[in-house]
Amino acid sequence: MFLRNSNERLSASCKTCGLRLNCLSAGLTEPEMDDLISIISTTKKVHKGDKLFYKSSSFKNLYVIRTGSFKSTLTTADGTEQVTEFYFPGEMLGLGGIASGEHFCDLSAMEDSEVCVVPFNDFEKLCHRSFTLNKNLLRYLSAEYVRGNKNMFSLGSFRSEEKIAYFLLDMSHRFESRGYSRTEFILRMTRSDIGSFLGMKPETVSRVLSKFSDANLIEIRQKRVHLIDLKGLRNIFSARRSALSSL
Amino acid sequence: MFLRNSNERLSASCKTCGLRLNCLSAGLTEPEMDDLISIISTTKKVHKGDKLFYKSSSFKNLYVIRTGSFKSTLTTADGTEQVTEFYFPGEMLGLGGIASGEHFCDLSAMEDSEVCVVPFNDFEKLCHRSFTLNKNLLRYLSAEYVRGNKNMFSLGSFRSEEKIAYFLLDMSHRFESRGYSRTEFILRMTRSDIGSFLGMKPETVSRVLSKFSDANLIEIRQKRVHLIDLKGLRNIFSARRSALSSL
DNA sequence: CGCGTCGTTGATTCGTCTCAAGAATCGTGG
DNA sequence: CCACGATTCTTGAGACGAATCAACGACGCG
Repeated sequence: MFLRNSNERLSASCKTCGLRLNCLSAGLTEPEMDDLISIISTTKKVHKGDKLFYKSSSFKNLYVIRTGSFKSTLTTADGTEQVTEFYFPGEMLGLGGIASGEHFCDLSAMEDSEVCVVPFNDFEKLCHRSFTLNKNLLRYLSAEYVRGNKNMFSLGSFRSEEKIAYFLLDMSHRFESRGYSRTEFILRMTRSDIGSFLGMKPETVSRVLSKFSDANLIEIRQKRVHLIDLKGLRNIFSARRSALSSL
Repeated sequence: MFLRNSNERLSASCKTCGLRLNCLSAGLTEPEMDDLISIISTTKKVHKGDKLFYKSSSFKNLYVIRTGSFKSTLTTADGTEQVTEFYFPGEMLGLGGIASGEHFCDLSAMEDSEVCVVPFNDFEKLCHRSFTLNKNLLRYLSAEYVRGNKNMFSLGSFRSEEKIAYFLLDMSHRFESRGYSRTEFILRMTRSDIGSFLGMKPETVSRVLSKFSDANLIEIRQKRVHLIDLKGLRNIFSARRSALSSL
């Protein structure tokens, strides 16, 4: 429940970090890049299950994941949580806080993780000086907004088999775009988390995964997934789904 | 299916327009405000049922609704559409296009409507000059992102009565914040649209509304709604829901 | 005024949740 | 390193909620 603040210098590691911070740094001049690196001076380690920030806590920093993975959740009074998104290395956390100055969700680590801390005040000033950086931030936020809308489609229009197929293919896509295998990966989140994210119960998640396994679409041992038949998974979205081609 | 482009000058109307463009103009100096007005030189009328823009069409402008109302939809190959959001006067349209340079959804008018056209290139340059304007845009986009996440909660965690109660209270809130009655308003969208947005079938929407009417929570005649018992509607979210206090 | 879309209501089916028990795995401390 | 308890995962049987199919009524537009 407590965060360790390691003041390790990032040295020049940002330049070689290879993370999708690329999204933000794309097209920056050398001096702009140096400015950006100069404000990202600390990292934070977050242990599995601990939270990077809480709903209603004040928004001061954005974060970029260096290692590990996170989930964002909205929690009700009785402790029921709804997962609204999963996050992986290179992705930014905390963007929802810009709106009101406080975080609107909890952000928990699904494994021992480390993030780069980006003080938002400094970052915003930098954006004002760098047209490119500003553009990159806007684009990133807009892309997150679009991603949310596509999730809404899944939640509102898919039945459970479609949801799971969609989810697996989305994960596959995200791992691939990050340089990992698109057919073999580890689902860090629990069945409950997957279910919560997709709007179904963990038992149903389990049943659908078993069914896919029986149908030789996937192999699954606990959190370790092997997608055997990508085409078959895509077919789960019957022809009519094909418009959501982005997966 | 065709858009009329009226080159009416907006004159000084922006200043007195009273719309939630306030969100964007809040805190601007006089000269900044004048600059903003100067780039918003045209309006567009969109007839009921027509589209302001299409998925995959190129993103060139943002729009602000002057009058009327819109829905954004993602459409599948077979013509099934999922409504992802409803929009009312003062709200901005097209923000999802910033990410990729093309629109990711269709935007249809639910009644005869009129929007202000904001050329994004000009707007972006203006943002670069005005720290305040830039901040306002970022905040607005972030707020839209948060709104989307809350909708995901509704889609994923609520049962149909809760969804409808949530929806009615959200509409109430939005009308009120715009200076209209929070207890009596007209739902411009069809039952199908409501259902699509909430992830349920139109028949179910109708049934739930009838049930609420029988329970004296609301009065409803077609699209005309009268919320009689706001507290009762809130109670539909059983105690455990109370964390989503924002409604 | 008539036609088409939209809305309501009913009967039935189907999918997912619920409740429950057992198995597998993880984490922890001895 | 093993043993233990606590989670997590899987699987089953039954209940419940929402979808489906169908018919009719009410508006709204031309």
